[in-house]
Amino acid sequence: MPDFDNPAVADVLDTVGDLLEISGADKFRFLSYHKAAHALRAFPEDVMTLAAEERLTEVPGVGKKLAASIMALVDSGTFPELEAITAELPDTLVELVQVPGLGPKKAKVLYEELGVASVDDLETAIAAHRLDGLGGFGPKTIENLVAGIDAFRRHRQRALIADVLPFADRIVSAMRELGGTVDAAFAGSLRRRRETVGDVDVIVASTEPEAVMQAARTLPRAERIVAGGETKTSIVTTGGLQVDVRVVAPEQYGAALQYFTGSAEHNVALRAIAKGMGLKVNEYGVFRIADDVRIAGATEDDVYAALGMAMPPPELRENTGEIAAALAGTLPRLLELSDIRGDLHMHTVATDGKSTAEQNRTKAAELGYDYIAITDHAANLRMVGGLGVDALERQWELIDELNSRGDGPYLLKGIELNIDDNGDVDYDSSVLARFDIVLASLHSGWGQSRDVATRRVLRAMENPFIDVISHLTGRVLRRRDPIDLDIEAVMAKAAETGTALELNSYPDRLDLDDAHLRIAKRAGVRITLGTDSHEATQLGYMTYGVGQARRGWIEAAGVLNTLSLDGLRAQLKRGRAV
DNA sequence: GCCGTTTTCGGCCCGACTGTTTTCAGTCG
Repeated sequence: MPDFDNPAVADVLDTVGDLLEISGADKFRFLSYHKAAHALRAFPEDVMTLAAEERLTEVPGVGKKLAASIMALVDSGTFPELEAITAELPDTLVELVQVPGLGPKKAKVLYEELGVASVDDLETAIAAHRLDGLGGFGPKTIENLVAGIDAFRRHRQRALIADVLPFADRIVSAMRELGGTVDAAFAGSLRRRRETVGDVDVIVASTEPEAVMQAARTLPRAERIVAGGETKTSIVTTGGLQVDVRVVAPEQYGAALQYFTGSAEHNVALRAIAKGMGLKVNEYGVFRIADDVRIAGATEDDVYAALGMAMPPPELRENTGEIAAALAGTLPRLLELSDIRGDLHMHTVATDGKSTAEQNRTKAAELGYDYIAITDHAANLRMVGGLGVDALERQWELIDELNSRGDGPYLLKGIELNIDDNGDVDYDSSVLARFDIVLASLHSGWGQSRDVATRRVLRAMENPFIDVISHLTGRVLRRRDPIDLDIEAVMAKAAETGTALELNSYPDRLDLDDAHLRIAKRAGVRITLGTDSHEATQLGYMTYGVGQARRGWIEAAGVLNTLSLDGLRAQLKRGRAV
C-alpha cells in the first residue's frame, strides 16, 4: 500500500485545485480543494490513520467526496479527479500560474491557442513572437511576462524569514521617519512568522499618503516598480524580493494591518462570521451592512472585538482553530522570547563552530540567559572533527574554568550525538553518563525508508542517556527534504520515554515544523529550543525558533528551556531517573 | 466541493491596480 503523509496528499489536492481553476471550473469547487489541502497540512493526525479509521471527514473542508478520493489515493496511489483533469490539461500548467502576472485565464488561453504548457514553453513562445497579436496579450503584457519569468526563475524558492526580516525592519523604520507617519509595521506571512516568505507587505498609517508612496518608489535596493498607485506601491528589489507598501488613514490602520496580515484563509473565515452578524470587514474597517456605518478599524483589537472575539496572535492566523478559540476566549498564551532562559544547542571551535565557548557565553550573557549547553559534534562525525574522549576532557576543563568565574550564564556540558544506521550512538554509557545534557540526531541516511529511519529514531529514544532528539527530520529548507518518518510513532515514543524533541531554530532548519509541534503538544511531548549556532551572533536566531513555536501553538509550559537551571536538570532523563 | 444560530439548498470575502477592452476582465493579496 502506498504511504502518504499529510503534505503529500495536500499537494495532490492543490494540484487538482489549480488545474480545475485553469479549466474554468466553478470558483467554489476549486477553492474547496485548496481549503481541504490547507486544513490537512495543519491537521494534527496522520492522514493514513484517518483513512484507516474512516475519519477523514474530521478534517475541516473534507466532505464525503474528498474523503472517498483520498481513500482511493492511499489505497491505490491514484486520485480520481487528478486522473480525470490531467487527461485534459497537463499538470505542468500548475507551474505556469506561478509566474507573476500570469493567472489561470491567461494560462488557459496560452495552452489552448499555442500549446504552451510550461514556463520553458512560454519563454520559447515569447522569443518566437508567437504571442504577438494574441487576444488579451498586448505589448505591455508580454513585457511583464518576460519580467515575470525572470522573477519566477530567480525567486521560485521563497526567501528564508531570516534573510527578509531585518530588511523589512529597515523599511518600517524608514517609513516611521517620514513626516505624517502615525504608525507602520510589516504584515503578511512575515508577521505570521512563516518559515519562508514570498514577499514583504508594509502598512503605513499616515496623514501624508503621497510622501509614503514617494518613499516607497525610492526604497534602497529597488530595481523595478511593479505598481505605483495612490495607496499601494510595489517594487522588486535587486534580490528579486517583492515589497508592497500600502498607505492608509490612521483610523484605518488596525483594519489594514489585520487584513494584510492574513492569512487569506483566516480572513475568509472572519468575513463569513462578520456576515452572519450583519457586518462587513475590509481593509478600511468593520462596517454595518445595513447602513454602511463604520464601527471599528483603528486598532486590530477593535476589529476582532467588533466580531465578538479576542485577538489571535498573528502566528495563529491560519484558520486552523484559532477563530473558535478566539470566540471562546480560550486562546493559548504562546511562548515568548523573554520566556527562554537558555540556549540548548550550539557548536564551538572544538568542532565546526567559529566561536569559542567563552564567546558564546558572552553572547548568552548579552541575551540575558541563565545557562547555555555547549553541544559540539561527537566522535563519529569525523568530517567536522567530532570530539574523542580526550578532546571532551579538555572541553570539560575549559567549561569548569568558565563556570568557576561565577559571573555569567552557566555552561552545561553537552554533546550532539549521531544516530547510526542501527540507532546506536558514538559513546558508551560510561562516557554518556558524564554529560549534563545529551542531544542525538540523524546526520545521514536521507534516502532511507520510513520504517528504517523511524526505527533508528525510536531506538535512540530508548537510550536512557539521550535527553533530546535534535532537528528530527534533518530537512534543510530549499535544499534537503525531510527524512521520511512515522511522526505519530516518534511522538508516542518520545512521550513514553520522556525524550524531548528539539525545535531547531537555525533559520534554514526550523525543524520541527508547525504541524509537528501541534502533534507534539497534543501528545504531551516536551520541546527544547536550540539555535544550533556555529558562531556566537547566531545565538540571536532564537527569535525564529520562538516564532515557529508560536505557529505550533506552543506555550512556555511545554518548553524545557523556559525552566530555571535546576528545573531543567530535574526534567532531563538523568535528573528524573534518580 | 463543503456546510449548517439564514441547515439539506444556496450560499461561499473584498478591493486596488493594470492593461487593453472603449466599459471591464484578469491578477493579486
